[in-house]
Amino acid sequence: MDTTQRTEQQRSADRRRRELLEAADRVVLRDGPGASMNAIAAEAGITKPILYRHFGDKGGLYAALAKRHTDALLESLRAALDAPAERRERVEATLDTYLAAIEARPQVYRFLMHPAEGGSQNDQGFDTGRHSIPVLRRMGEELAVFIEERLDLGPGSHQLARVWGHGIVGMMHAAGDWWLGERPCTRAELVRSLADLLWGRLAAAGDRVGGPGF
Amino acid sequence: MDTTQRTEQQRSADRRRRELLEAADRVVLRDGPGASMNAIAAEAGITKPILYRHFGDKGGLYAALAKRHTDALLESLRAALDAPAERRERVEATLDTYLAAIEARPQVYRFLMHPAEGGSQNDQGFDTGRHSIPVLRRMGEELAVFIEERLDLGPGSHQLARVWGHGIVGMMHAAGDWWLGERPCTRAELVRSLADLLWGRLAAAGDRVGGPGF
DNA sequence: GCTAGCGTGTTACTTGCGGTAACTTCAGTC
DNA sequence: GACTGAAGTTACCGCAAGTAACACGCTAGC
Repeated sequence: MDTTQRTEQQRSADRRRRELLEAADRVVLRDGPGASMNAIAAEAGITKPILYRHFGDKGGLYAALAKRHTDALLESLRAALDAPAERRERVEATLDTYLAAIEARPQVYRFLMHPAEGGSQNDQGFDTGRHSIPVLRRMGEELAVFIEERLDLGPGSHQLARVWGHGIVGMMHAAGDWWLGERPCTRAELVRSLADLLWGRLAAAGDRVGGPGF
Repeated sequence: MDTTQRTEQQRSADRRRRELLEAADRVVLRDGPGASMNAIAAEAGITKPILYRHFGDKGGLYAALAKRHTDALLESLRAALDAPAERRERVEATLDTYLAAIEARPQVYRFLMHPAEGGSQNDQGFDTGRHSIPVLRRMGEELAVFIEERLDLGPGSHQLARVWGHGIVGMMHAAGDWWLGERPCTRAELVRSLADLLWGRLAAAGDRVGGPGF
């Protein structure tokens, strides 16, 4: 049989693919999300058509690259979410993990979240062409599953968990994006503020004196 | 003096600009966010350089177009937020207003939120090139101001209001985006679920029996 | 040993975009 | 009637994604 042969080839192709992805990673980290296929190919020491043979099109390369980082990020988030501690502590730890990740590697973050920004003169996007920011969808979906598994939400818990999963992820994302751009406070303060929001402080706050209320 | 003259010209230029924007609007509504400058020019019955004279570059056209829709949306949101009712009711009305808007005109929504999706064969983005999704930033900032004005949040209220503003907008956006794609429930259900989240039901929920808690 | 395949790589090209330079045309002014 | 300046045109540049067609190297069968 040619199984060993095919396995051999498969292994070789996989290795090559990993090398290419690492090269692409370096370029994206250096040039931002506007990195061109030519630049990536050059970094990998080859030329464009090979990239296309491996990844189909730019979206394929984007997806493969995004999956690596997303998997890693989700792994840390799961760990934070699963730690043995009070719920509030774990929520804060999860928020902090996410924010620490985007703080530590903003270039990666920008690539994942704002694929079509373009640092060069032209703004050719690095979009997958299909879903909108798959990272967020995946995170939302995972969080939804987690919530539904762990929390007793009464009837309609499935829908509720999904809404909350996507909503919380969106909250985290938007606040993080804004924070990363303006750095108006420390990470710990941001985490605390967001957790306060999730803990219902919005509903509990009093009206401002003299104002028409809210 | 030439004031009247200049005013005359200014008026004419403004009218033309509005016409061009309306043409651009039609094209974006028809072709999605991937609309090309050529297509827009053709729809307006002219050629590219004129667009460039009026809007500088594609980002300028994007910004002008986005501003129109954003202004309109913000106006409705302000109205919902300012209505005379209980806080919870107003929050729900605001969420519902936003969701109704994106539901009614998904093409506009996609243009504003996912400018780089590309309906044609090529995925040239329609990005402004600078900030990420300015609509969300504006909404977050406005909501922050509103919260700070109306709510008594104690010390650090300024930071807190800003974090909450961006966080809530992000929550609304992400949940809305997901909902618009999958339509897993009615709008009213979604509104209720999100309001529940903001009202601290996450913190109040009990652990699921038999699970490790959350 | 020689040739048939197949995977890896190349050069050179097409298409389509954003953006611009240089020319033309036409309204109103002295 | 010549002059100015805005509106509009054609024709082009640069650059990116993506592709076709060709060239090398390796293993397999005769």
